[in-house]
Amino acid sequence: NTTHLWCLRALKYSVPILQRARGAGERWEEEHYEDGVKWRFLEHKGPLFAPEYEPLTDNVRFHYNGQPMKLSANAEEVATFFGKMLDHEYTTNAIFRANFFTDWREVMTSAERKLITNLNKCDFQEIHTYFTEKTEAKRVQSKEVKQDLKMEQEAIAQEYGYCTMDGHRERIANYKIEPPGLFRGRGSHPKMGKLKNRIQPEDVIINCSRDSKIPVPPTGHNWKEVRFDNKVTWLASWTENVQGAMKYIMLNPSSKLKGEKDWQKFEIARRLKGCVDDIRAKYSADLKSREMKSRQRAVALYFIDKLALRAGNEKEEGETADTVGCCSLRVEHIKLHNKLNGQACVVEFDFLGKDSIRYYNKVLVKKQVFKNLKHFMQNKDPSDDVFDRLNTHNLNKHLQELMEGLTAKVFRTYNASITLQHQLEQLTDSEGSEAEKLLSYNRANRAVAVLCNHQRTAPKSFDQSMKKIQAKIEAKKEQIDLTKSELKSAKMYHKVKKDKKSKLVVEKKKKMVQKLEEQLTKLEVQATDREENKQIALGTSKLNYLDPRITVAWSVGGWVRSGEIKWRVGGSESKGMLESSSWEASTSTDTMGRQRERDALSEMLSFGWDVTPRLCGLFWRQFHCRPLPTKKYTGVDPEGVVVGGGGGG
DNA sequence: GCTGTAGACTCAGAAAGGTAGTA
DNA sequence: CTACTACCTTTCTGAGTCTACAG
Repeated sequence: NTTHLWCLRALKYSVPILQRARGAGERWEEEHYEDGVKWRFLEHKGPLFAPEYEPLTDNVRFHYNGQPMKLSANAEEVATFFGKMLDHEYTTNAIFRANFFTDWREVMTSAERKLITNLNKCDFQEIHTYFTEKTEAKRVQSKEVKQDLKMEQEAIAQEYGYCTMDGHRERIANYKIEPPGLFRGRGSHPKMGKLKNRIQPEDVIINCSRDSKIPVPPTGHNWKEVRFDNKVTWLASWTENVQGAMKYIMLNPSSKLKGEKDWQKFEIARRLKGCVDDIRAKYSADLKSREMKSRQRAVALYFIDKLALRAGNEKEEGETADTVGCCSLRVEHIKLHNKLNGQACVVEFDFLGKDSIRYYNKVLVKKQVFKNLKHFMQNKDPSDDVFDRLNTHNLNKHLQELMEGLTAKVFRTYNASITLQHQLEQLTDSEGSEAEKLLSYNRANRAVAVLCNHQRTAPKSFDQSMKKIQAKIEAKKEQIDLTKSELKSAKMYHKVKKDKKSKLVVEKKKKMVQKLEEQLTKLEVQATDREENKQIALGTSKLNYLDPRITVAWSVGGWVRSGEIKWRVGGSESKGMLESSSWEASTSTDTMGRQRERDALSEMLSFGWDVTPRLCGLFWRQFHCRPLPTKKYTGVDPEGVVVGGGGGG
């Protein structure tokens, strides 16, 4: 049921502390900060550190070369990291094992190091069993105990999980410091298995306001530094030891800060929509530029625009998995086909992109693009860059000149969102059932996920669950046949009897058939949806690439159900009207469409909030197609505002 | 200008967690 | 009613993008 609003998770987490008295129609405009300033006031409790290591009891033994041995506390802790992962594929990977063993030996005592020289002789089985049993014990404990534990966690979250930023109580995304463990890189990462050290307060930089209550470090400890930098958004940071990367504690996406940025992102994408034709004309012309750099840039832009490739920064060789994006494509990643299956100028891509997800695609390209590629790849080794005169820096600099705020990734956002809109227009049948409309939405969403190459490994039980739903469909069909024949005999009986009672039976059977047939289509649609979604991940595009306004326009703008719609906020229902205003209809300057959207939001958000762009951003971001609220996510937030939750599927 | 690097922020899929439907 | 399990959401943290700044 896509036409109900229910999920205002954002409200649950971002609560204005300084409620302003505002009259009807008065806009809430918070002052704009000067360039680069992100906040005026920031107060928080500091991060929550990982619980200390609890040594194993003597009955859980590590064996070396068949002999049980008690490890020193440090060595034992690191051993448990490996032991816990025993049924994971990582522990069979040679690089993982080698890195782990090297780092493990470093924390051993010299005696241990002398003895333990071969990982193959190490037996972590008891450790593994111990933790498996522990998990199981946790799983089976009583409802009451689980509830208590949850309450405890909630209390901690209330203390550490929120901060105050400029008068708003904001939820923190990751208030917990990452616990020590073994580094799990994606793909074939040269550092996988290395030890991620335990972070101490002495490693952590705190960022807050000078006039706030400065977080107190755990007793006996000190912070690395306390700074008061309001040009950045993070609350705390540290440097991670495996890659030397910085880690940050930042706000939840529901926060004003993140929501506003998110909103801005879609506004930039919409601005691109306004000038994308010019930009396309420009790079198409540049395909024939006399300057090599411009030609390469033009081809790269063509790919970024047409295929939604990522920019492709250079990476330090040997430090990370070997993955590429557009600018870092190598000759070995591209095959040129003068003719393929009757088509001319086909480019075959095969490379590993972000997270080592494979990108494989055969694409029909412009003749000039093909010619250029041939030229770029001439006399080069497979490991040479295709675009040797190009990098993301000068590409983005060029884009910046074409449109303010334009970078390579904006094309991804733009093309994702415009694809959703076009697909929705094409696929939605206004006469279809809700299940069919939901399928249309998911198909449109899927087109975007395919464009952005968002993949997932098929769920373990996929085939099984597919069989199950097929069985259900068969059962339903049988049931329909049965009911139909019952209807037939009821009709015959009625012909003879011609009384009220027999007529009633006919009606009843008729209704039953109808109902069953509805259930059948719903199941069939569900099965189709699931099958098509086997290896495609919709979440990332839904969350990060699709302008929620398009979904709102689709779901309430008459495509799904025209006329009056009911908005559900918490327990109370209010009614609102909203006219269609897709990306096409609304522009960056405030149109009537936007105003109506705001009005509708205003209705929904009848908690004394003004509907600022930010709020729209917050709420829309959360607005996916999902059914009515169920009890499970309905809660009361700290300020006593009842918030409905979204659940189900 | 160009290059290299640190820093800060968005976006990514896997894994964990939790609930509702089902046996 | 309870245990199981399928399925969806949230959490986690790694992997990108992009900018600022130094030499």
